Amino acid sequence: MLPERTVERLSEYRRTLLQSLEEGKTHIFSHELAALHHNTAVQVRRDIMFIGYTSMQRKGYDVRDLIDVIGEILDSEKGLNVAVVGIGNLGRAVTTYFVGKRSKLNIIATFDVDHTKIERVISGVKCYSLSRLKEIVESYEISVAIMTVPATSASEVTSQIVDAGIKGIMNFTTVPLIVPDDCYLEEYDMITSLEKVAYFVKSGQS
Amino acid sequence: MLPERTVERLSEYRRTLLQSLEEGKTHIFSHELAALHHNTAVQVRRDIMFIGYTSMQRKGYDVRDLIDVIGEILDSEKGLNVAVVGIGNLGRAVTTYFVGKRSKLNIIATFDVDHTKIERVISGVKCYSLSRLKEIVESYEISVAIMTVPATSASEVTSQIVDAGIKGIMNFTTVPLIVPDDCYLEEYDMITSLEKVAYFVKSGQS
DNA sequence: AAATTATTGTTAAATAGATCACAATCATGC
DNA sequence: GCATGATTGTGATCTATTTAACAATAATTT
Ligand SMILES: NC(=O)c1ccc[n+]([C@@H]2O[C@H](COP(=O)([O-])OP(=O)(O)OC[C@H]3O[C@@H](n4cnc5c(N)ncnc54)[C@H](O)[C@@H]3O)[C@@H](O)[C@H]2O)c1
Ligand SMILES: NC(=O)c1ccc[n+]([C@@H]2O[C@H](COP(=O)([O-])OP(=O)(O)OC[C@H]3O[C@@H](n4cnc5c(N)ncnc54)[C@H](O)[C@@H]3O)[C@@H](O)[C@H]2O)c1
Repeated sequence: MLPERTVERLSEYRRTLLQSLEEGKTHIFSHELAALHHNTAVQVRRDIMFIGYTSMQRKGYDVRDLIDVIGEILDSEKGLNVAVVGIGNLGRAVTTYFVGKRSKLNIIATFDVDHTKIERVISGVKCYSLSRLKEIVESYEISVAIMTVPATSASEVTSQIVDAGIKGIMNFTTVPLIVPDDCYLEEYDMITSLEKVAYFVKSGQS
Repeated sequence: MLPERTVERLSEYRRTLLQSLEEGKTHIFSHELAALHHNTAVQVRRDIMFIGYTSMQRKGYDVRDLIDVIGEILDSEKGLNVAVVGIGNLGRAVTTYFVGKRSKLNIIATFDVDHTKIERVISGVKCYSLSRLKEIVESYEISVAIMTVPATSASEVTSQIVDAGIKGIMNFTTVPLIVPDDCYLEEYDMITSLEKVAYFVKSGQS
């Protein structure tokens, strides 16, 4: 079980490493990764220590190997199936964005209540009626949901999602959701993040 | 100077408090706020202690007062001026979303390089040519930028933003940005957050 | 091939953040 | 108006996370 912050940073490192690989870099030093991520070389080495990877001494980390090792930690073998619930403006933008990436996170269904959307393919993914949630979640073994329904229906839809067996939720709505302990919830609120930026700008701290 | 996590939570509390106010609630207990935010009553009290607010004992916190006190901490007097750089799909969605909220964060300009957008009003906000960045940032006293340009131009645009005098950046692109120490940077990456959810779902931890 | 240098991996120390424990407070019921 | 019980505010403690320090290592220079 890795520290939450380490998990976040590993994901960020991988993103950078993939880019480095494209640029033809085969090795990278801890201080290089650190500089690209606003943290320190020690922090990078510590994070990498957690996942038990050891580098070529004095040549830095092998980029390709490190990507693989991070993958073994973060990704599930078969990948992880994800559903988008509420395929409006934000839902579509997010879906398009994810479908464009080749990753182990597969958005394989979207759900809505709007009859003009149901049974259509939107942003490359099929949209189902919310009433079929449980059925589809079970048959496709979906374990994570992205919540992009209007605030007014967020709480109600959440209960249905939890009932359907979803084990992780990324919540884009402004409503704090209530979920049982065995469901991991990530509140993903732009306003909170922007207000944090505002606060630290105001206080003159980096 | 408040702990980073406390700043985040205060923003979240305020969101909830505003909703409670609408529902006609005048007072709220620490354990009620905690239940809505997946944390503990002690944590809530500690956070509120940081900002020096004291409640009506035994009646809970006065919702309206607490909103105001959080506002004094998080908001600047005159509010804070924000620019959106790159007004494509995501930029428009985000701008529409923020403009809808009444808050002290004012999106007062957007920037793009696409001539079909420049000098138009998009999502309720005027779009300027990127070449006028410095001029507009200075005259409107903009201090925070939301980065929603394509990954390919992110680094280059960032230097321009920093030169223009921006002191805080919220980065939606997949490229880790490099900024000087006196500029606060928030990497706001959906993939990182979703991978974190995936990891904790996989490890079976809430 | 010995000395120098840059870099890692890891133990130990420091800092930041969360929780415990409990005295102080005060609305409410008696 | 006194006892009761719920709730707060906070010092002390505990846990998580970051940073410092440095020996070990191996490429590079001499
Ligand atoms: N637009 C943004 O940039 C942005 C940013 C942050 C958060 N948000 C939040 O994300 C949510 C969605 O925003 P949006 O701009 O996409 O709104 P939207 O109205 O465009 O989309 C909402 C979608 O949800 C569907 N829907 C409604 N009730 C439903 C239900 N019970 N079950 C399933 N689907 C249902 C609607 O048919 C619609 O397709 C909102 O809560 C909003 O506050 C939006
Ligand atoms: N769509 C999403 O849900 C999503 C999610 C996460 C991150 N992102 C990231 O956000 C960024 C934007 O995504 P999008 O879907 O809105 O793309 P988009 O192509 O729709 O929008 C990009 C906009 O930036 C403008 N632009 C290009 N070069 C510019 C420059 N040098 N200066 C100013 N403006 C410039 C373009 O004219 C366009 O209007 C991308 O980096 C993407 O990876 C998108």
